[in-house]
Amino acid sequence: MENWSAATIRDFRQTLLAWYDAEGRDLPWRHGRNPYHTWISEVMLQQTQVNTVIPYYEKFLATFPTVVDLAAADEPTLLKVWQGLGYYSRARNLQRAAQQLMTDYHGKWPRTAAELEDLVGIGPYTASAIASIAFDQVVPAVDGNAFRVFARLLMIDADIAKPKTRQLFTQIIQPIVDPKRPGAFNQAIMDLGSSYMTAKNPDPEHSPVKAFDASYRAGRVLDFPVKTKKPRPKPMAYYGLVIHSPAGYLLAQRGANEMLTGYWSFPLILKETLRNDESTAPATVAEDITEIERRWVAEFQLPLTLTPVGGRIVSHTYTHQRWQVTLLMADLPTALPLDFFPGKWVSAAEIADLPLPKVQEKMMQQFASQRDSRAFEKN
DNA sequence: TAGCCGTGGTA
DNA sequence: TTACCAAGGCT
Repeated sequence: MENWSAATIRDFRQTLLAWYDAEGRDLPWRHGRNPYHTWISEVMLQQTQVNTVIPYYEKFLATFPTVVDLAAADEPTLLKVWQGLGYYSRARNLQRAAQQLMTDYHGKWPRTAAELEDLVGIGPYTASAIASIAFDQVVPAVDGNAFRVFARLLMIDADIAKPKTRQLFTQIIQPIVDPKRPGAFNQAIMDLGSSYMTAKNPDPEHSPVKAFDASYRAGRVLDFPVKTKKPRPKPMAYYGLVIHSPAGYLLAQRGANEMLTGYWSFPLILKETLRNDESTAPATVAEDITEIERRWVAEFQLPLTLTPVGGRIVSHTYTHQRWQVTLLMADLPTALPLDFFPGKWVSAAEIADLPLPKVQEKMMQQFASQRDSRAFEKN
């Protein structure tokens, strides 16, 4: 790999920041220097693209203008504001950290990356980003952009998928960060990583730091960064139960020990939990329906007559799981009391007021297209 | 350490 | 459709 001299480092800083001052993006969280604003934006931007974040950022700050408001937020409002942004533990952690700030720090922000890391949801990257942008601490913010940009500039061949590699990059970048403008430096690297030095279709030929790009000189831009790939999502077969009564549809809230915690969906049943013997022939849908009906009477005192909805199976892919949901429906003449079932009846018009994950929206769309295209309309 | 945790965009 | 990527953190 390359090793820059002090003169090259000075040159690089000057070139990078001149470009950033002229061409850097005008983003909502770059107005002013409010650590709360920086924090919210950085957490939203974790594994999420800028264009996706912008509307969520605006709505979040309008709903929770200060740390005090966030600390006191009610959970349904919080989850609803975050709906669709994904990685929902981020929202819960934001509130916990806001409460930490109020109780443990008396509402006063810690100003160093090391201290910021004590707040839940703030890891090494986010801590460094906040410390450099809001408090001028001279530390590199090592995110995917920094990995990619410096792996190419210096031809660093360490595997960025390995957690340990972060230390190496931090040590290499630390002396390059501009001590006068650390926040601008880190954000300039991110702008570089999302323009000329992208993962897929980079344009190193026209990059403002082309002269510093060793991988470009070597004609090996796409060889960096080195990153081992992750395993494919595991297929998971579910039944989704669309149970209707005069009181509305039956919705269940996701529990604390499962993904999508706190969000609402039609009851989901993992197909493989219906039979304890998988050595014999695979069950038919009719057999599974019989078993589900039997269990719902035994466990919830809810007599059902389920029928397949028809149409396509609802498919939804997460980072590590691929769900295939077969919809089954039941229409009950009366709204049975839910004394044993952890959920509630919700009228069609009010479902949209609940925090819903994407897979629930897909299930509603599929059901409506097969049964009643106006089923879940608001009015 | 490696697996878990969402969604939207792109080739 | 599939695969991979995008300003990571937690356990």
